Amino acid sequence: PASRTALSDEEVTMKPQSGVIYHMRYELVDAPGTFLEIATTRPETIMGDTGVAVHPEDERYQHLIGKKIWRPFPREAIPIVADTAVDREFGTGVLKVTPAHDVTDWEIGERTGLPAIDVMNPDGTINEKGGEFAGMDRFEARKAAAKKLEELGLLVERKPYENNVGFSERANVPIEPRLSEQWFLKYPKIDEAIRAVENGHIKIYPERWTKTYLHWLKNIKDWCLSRQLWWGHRIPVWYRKGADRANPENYHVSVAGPSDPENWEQEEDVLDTWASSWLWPLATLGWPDASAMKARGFESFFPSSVLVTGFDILFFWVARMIISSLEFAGPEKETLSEEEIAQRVPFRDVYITGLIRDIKGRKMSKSLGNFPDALELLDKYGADGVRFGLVSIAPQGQDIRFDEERLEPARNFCNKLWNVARFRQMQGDTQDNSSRGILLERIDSARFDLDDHAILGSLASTLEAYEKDMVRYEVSSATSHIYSFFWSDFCDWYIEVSKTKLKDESLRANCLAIQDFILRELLLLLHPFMPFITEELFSLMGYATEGDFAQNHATMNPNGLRERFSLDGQAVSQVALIREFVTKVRALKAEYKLAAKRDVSLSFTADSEHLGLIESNRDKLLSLVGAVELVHIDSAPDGMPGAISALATAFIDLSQSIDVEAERARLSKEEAKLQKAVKAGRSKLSNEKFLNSAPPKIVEGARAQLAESEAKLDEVLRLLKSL
RNA sequence: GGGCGCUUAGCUCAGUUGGUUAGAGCGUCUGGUUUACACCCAGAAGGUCGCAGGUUCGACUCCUGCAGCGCCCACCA
Repeated sequence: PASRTALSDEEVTMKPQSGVIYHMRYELVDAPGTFLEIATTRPETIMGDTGVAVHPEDERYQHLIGKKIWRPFPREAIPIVADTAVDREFGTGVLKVTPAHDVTDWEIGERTGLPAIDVMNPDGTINEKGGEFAGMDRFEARKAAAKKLEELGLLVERKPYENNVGFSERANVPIEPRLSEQWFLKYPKIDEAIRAVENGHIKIYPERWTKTYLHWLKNIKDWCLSRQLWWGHRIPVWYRKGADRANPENYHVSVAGPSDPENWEQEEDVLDTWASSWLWPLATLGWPDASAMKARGFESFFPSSVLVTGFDILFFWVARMIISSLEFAGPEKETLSEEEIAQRVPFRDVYITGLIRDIKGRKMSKSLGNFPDALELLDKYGADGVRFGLVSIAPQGQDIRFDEERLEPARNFCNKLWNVARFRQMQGDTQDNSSRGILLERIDSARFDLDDHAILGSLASTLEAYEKDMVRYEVSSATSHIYSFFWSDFCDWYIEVSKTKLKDESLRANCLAIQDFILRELLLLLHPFMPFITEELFSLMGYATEGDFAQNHATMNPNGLRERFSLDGQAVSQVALIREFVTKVRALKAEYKLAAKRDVSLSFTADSEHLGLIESNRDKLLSLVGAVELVHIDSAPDGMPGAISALATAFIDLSQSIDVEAERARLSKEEAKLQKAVKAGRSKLSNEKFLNSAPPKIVEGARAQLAESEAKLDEVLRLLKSL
């Protein structure tokens, strides 16, 4: 009653309401003094009751079917009918039937021939049919009617009761079912809309929404299009002046209108707003005007590749756009072939995003005020920080609880990006960065060391992972690949090892060229997520020539990259060995409170295979670990604390005496871990079935794993013994 | 009533066809004026992957049941 308009099923939200259920009794006409008990939540509609219904197979009441019963006010004999819609378990199993004010009751009335008496005005007050209650609001009348029942001695009891009441989504008031004349649309192309998704002409991401979509379509009812609002597209229906509107011969339906408009009057009601929106894919491309369609590129842009939206409008909008396009994006046809469906769908993919909720998991809403101030967020985290942050915390299709603190890593990322560019600029030696081709020319792969191979190799893998994620709309996964490549591989490792290489004139230019190249690819990868900073840096770093922008460029093909420099496929794992070695040595230093000392002396044992790897990276290792010497020795010294890694065992020459107990504790902990790994590995590898059934790659991996664990365990045991 | 999702480290969450030692950020603890960055660096601690079964050589991952939380659909008045 608040909006005084009709609406569609989709606009109804069911809400649990605590109210009262009234048990009352109606007297049988044939048997005065005998009553039938009836439960209702809506006594104010008693005046509109035109019958009482029971289940046809309900033994309690079967003998009463066809008899009459007294409606208390206005007092009138009404029939007892049978209908399977009645739930025998509910209440007393007897239902009062008010066809004018309840959908189920209307249907029962239709089936059993009960008339409808509308007892309400459009504003929800009781009308003159409601007798003594006329003029009262429906809720006021409810109490008054209950009181009246009580006075008549017909009220058995009042019970507190919670039931689901349909609310208008827009006006947020209980909907009043009412008889009225409205225009409905019998949806066309429902079968085609089902096939479009079932047969993959349209793919929905995440896939589970497919089920929801299909369920809706398979249970679809006619669409109530009329709205009694002043805002909207007027319904394109004309009635012959002065003629009977109920007679279809007196209608004219068309967009253009009748040729003799003076004899017609147009419908006053307007269309449901979604009946305009459902034409969006077509109307935006000039439809239905052929020349406008041509001008707007209908041929090229229809269907579009992806529609990104929220699940809350999957029915309202998405499904209906599909239906309208199947109907209108081509010549009029009763049914469509698979090929025609493929041509007429409005988009190929539908990406359903999650909802951003507040920290307590509630939907953000104006009434709750539980949403952040966007301008404040931009101020605190930057436009790029907010964008990159939101994208990175939103896994595919999953709702997210928004906590503004979750944007911090993204803001820090932006800062880091800015700083690494600054580091590069502080190196000077600015050379020609103006195109990828020129950059590639500056890089001489003959001078590559292990780290150069590794960083370019992991750039190639990152490019691959990014591509793979993006085509599947795994956008946040794509950002996390960039994040870890940039932060962990590039900044924490490559830039750090660069600091040693940059001192070497024979390596310096090449190293800088590689940095320039990687930074350029990174900016391109990041550009969709952080357009401002990347565009700025693209220009500052000299990647853009006058009038050119990052957005005009694509990243390099990963295989092209590998081939161009004949990248060493082993480099990434070898650098991983070196990184483990460095971490273990640093940890050992920290253990002995030497973390800040940069002049320790190290010795190490290693097998011949790994010896070369250490020797050729000696300078970098010294710098990364904070040592002045790194001497290879043949056998482990006694009583010296050692850092065990797959690459080597390193020993710190301590001038101080070591804490034997602490060292024993540390090594024992390590030992326990390794014992467990060794035990697991051995039992797995001695299992025939595992060896026979597992893929060779897995078995191979398990062997290597075990070998490494065993080697480390030997080291640990030896060190323990030597203490 | 039907359907869907979630339950993994103190917190917020990743974990892509079952496979090597389950990850990240934040938080915590220790240390830090090294050629950018303290919005930083180095190191560490922290998990019976909700519970109970099952399938399998192997389960966070697959199946069944249960529990808790959330959502969607539905004509119990």
